[in-house]
Amino acid sequence: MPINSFENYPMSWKPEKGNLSHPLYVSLAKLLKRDIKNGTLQPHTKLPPQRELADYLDINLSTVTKAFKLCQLDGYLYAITGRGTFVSPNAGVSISIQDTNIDSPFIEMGIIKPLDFLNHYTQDAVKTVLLKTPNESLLNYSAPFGTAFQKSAAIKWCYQLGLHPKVENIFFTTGAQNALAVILVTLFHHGDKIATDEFTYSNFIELANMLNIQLVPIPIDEFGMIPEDLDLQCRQQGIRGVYLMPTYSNPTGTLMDVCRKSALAKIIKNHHLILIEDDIYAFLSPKENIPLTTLCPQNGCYIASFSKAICPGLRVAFLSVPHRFSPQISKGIYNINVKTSSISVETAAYMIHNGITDQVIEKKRQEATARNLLFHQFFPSKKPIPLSFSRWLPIPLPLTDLPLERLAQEKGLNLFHSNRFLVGPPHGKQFLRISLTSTDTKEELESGLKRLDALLKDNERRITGS
Amino acid sequence: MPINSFENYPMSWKPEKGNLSHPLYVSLAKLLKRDIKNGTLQPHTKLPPQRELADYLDINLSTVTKAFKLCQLDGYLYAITGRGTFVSPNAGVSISIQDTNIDSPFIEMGIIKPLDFLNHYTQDAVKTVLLKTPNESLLNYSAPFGTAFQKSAAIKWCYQLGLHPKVENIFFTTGAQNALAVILVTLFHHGDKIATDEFTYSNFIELANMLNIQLVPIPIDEFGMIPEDLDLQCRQQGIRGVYLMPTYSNPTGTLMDVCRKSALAKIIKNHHLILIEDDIYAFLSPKENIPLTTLCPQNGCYIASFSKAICPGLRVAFLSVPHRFSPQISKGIYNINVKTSSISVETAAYMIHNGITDQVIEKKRQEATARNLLFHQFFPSKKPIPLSFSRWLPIPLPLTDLPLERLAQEKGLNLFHSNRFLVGPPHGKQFLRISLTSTDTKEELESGLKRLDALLKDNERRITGS
DNA sequence: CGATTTGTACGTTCACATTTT
DNA sequence: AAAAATGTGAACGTACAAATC
Repeated sequence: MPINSFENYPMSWKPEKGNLSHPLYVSLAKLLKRDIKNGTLQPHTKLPPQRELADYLDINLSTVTKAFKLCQLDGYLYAITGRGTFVSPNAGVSISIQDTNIDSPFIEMGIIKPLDFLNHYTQDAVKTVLLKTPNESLLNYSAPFGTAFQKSAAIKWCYQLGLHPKVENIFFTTGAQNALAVILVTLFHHGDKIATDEFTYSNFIELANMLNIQLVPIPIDEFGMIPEDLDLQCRQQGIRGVYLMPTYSNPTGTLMDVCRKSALAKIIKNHHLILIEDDIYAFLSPKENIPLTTLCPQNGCYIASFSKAICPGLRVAFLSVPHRFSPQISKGIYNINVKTSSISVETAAYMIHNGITDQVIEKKRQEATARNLLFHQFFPSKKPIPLSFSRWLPIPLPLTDLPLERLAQEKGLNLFHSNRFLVGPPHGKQFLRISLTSTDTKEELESGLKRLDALLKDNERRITGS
Repeated sequence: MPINSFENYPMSWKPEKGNLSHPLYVSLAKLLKRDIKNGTLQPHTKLPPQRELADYLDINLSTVTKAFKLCQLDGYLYAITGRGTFVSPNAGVSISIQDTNIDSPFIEMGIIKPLDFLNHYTQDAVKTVLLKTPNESLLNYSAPFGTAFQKSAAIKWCYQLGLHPKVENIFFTTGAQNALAVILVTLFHHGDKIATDEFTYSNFIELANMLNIQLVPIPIDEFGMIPEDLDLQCRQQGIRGVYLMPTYSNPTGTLMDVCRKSALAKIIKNHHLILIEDDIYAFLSPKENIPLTTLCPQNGCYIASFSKAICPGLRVAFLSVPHRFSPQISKGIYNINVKTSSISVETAAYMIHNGITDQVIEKKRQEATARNLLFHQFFPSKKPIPLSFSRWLPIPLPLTDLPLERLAQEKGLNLFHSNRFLVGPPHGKQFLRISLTSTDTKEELESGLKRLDALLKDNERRITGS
């Protein structure tokens, strides 16, 4: 029996003891998840201390710890020793960002589409490949890990991005997201911890939650993840890996410089972390790209993809891993995909070897430049104008997350609030992620930016005026 | 300190106490895995009882239990209460079966290739689809879960196999293996138990090991999994799912009758199991196919694939799940694949709607019939001649697993011993899995069967003669 | 700076079920 | 049919470390 009565204490969560069943820790976790899912417990709510809850429910502390752990691995909670346990932002909500509406009535500045008007280059290439390739060799189980021709193309692609992989360490996957899934399933286990930027790619958050891998948010500055904070968390928690997008990080659009990369590489090496370098925007790198992986080649898993650079529909990405991981990765790819469609891989290889990719990339860089200049006209900043496919726009506080997204939709705009990308504790500042490359034309983008500007100015007036 | 000295007791495994480090259970598990991987502990070796090992190492019983559990979830051990803990067959060995050699010097009767000489139908279809489809609609992020045209094709395909799914419950994956990965990742967790035939698809074993899902072997008879044994294991262990291939099960070639299906469906419903029905050979079903899923529609996840029926290189499978799983599955597919290549899905849809698939299937059935008749000439049996792509040939005991595979290779034959497919305790009988559909011609198959017959007769003479 | 609050996770105890003897 | 052997897993006790006060 509990010694004290807790009825007078304000506890943010008071589960009915009668609702518990055996096993206790599973049952408690279920109650907690239910109350988070149905909104009884809002994001960032502080839960009662584990000891208090244990006392209240008349069960052991460890039982509560176990229940909390279950919820944490599903992405419902985050906890900080000494401070407490809190409900995760986005807990129980689907935050993965996918293109479902075929005919959206909105100007699309939410989902990042990669300038799809250039996809006809790829369509032509597929046709060519099908006509020139002798017979059925594209359609059987052969060469599940790629032919010599295909692998040399992948290597050429990587070379252009500054990476020099060996043939035996390079793999094909059905896109970058698929590569992430392969890496997490193959090289990580249930309960492992991976460090990420405090704002990170929401599909990665969902994937990690699904696989019960715990994300540890690390503060960022204008160059991305702060090395000292990563080091600190590595010392404190048993972190096994780190997920980074050094080139135009999604969602913040941050571009890492070499100095930052070196500092991070050092810590990655020191703590023997597995680096997951998602470099899908490397082709937009303003100068020579220096992959973080080249600075810690024993640790880095490097992902390069066709989806943003050339065309998303082909579903081809390249994955280069440290040699010691190659056998596991190849097994992992086989277990998850068997193989990537040879039609797709062969087309990608053909386009690389024939310089078609260079043409497409050049056009995409030009278009990205123009669209960023357009953005600059509406939202000027002192920083150099980037080539990023999306921008990260600071917004005044009173407008908050989903209400703001809804307000924008009323004005015919689709865009995403920074809370969708948040991993840990609430952030002092708010942002909007604005995709610049999803509309078919610059004119449509301009119209969208105009509306956005009006919306924000309108709001500012309301704040300061009243 | 241990009370007794164990130096005189014969213990099958004596880890050095000095090699242990903290945490103990992790360290112990590592030692055990190492000794299994390096062959010190052979498959089916009985380990010392947990209590004995705990006593010997002077640690707590539960610490040993935890260490053993870790190894078990990685597929290194299997345990039977009251009897003991044993090293798994195939522990630490790669048993996944993949086509790596482009130019194999052997007559292929190991890997099951699905009569690739018919792939040109698909190649033509891809060309047609690319030429007739207006522009870039096949190459962007749109319709990640398929268009109406594609979904109606999938539904038509399922109808022909006896399943009547609703539009909102049907999904596309990049092949059946990918569908299995999606199901396991999405609907199961670390530590869950899934019942399988005692001989089962080796790629499924590896996938489960990779995801730390425990397989529970259930005895089989000539109609497949024995319902009473499934029921028993469900009562004893907390089994969450069951994996079945009712039509020409891989590797045993077993064909389930309706009676067996009903009996299994009843148990699946009783114990609220998630059924994973892998029906990739449904198109070979001798009569009307009655999917097990139709007998327990609230439990069954049904996988139909293009790979065996039409063409493996397209990488398209169809997955139909109970309505309550649809949201999770759609999220899971997005997290793992984003989408299946529209070129592939659209081609599959085109082939289905235009009746091309019917032609291909008819030809495959004819060829399968002919090849099974050929097999019958060499290895006659009293049972009706099946349409199976592979056969399960009992062999006398003295020849064992890998040595026999190697012996066959010396005679120019590639084939697989039943031990590759074994989940739990050793089986009284041995078999060879003989693929009938991997050679390009019947003549080559005949030559292979001739050599196989000679090899086995030769061996029999050696046994009885000496 | 020291005491307190709070989360973490390892190792332990124990009740239980099944199989074997 | 009873006793012993054996695996299972929930709940518990405890030491520890970080954050806060």
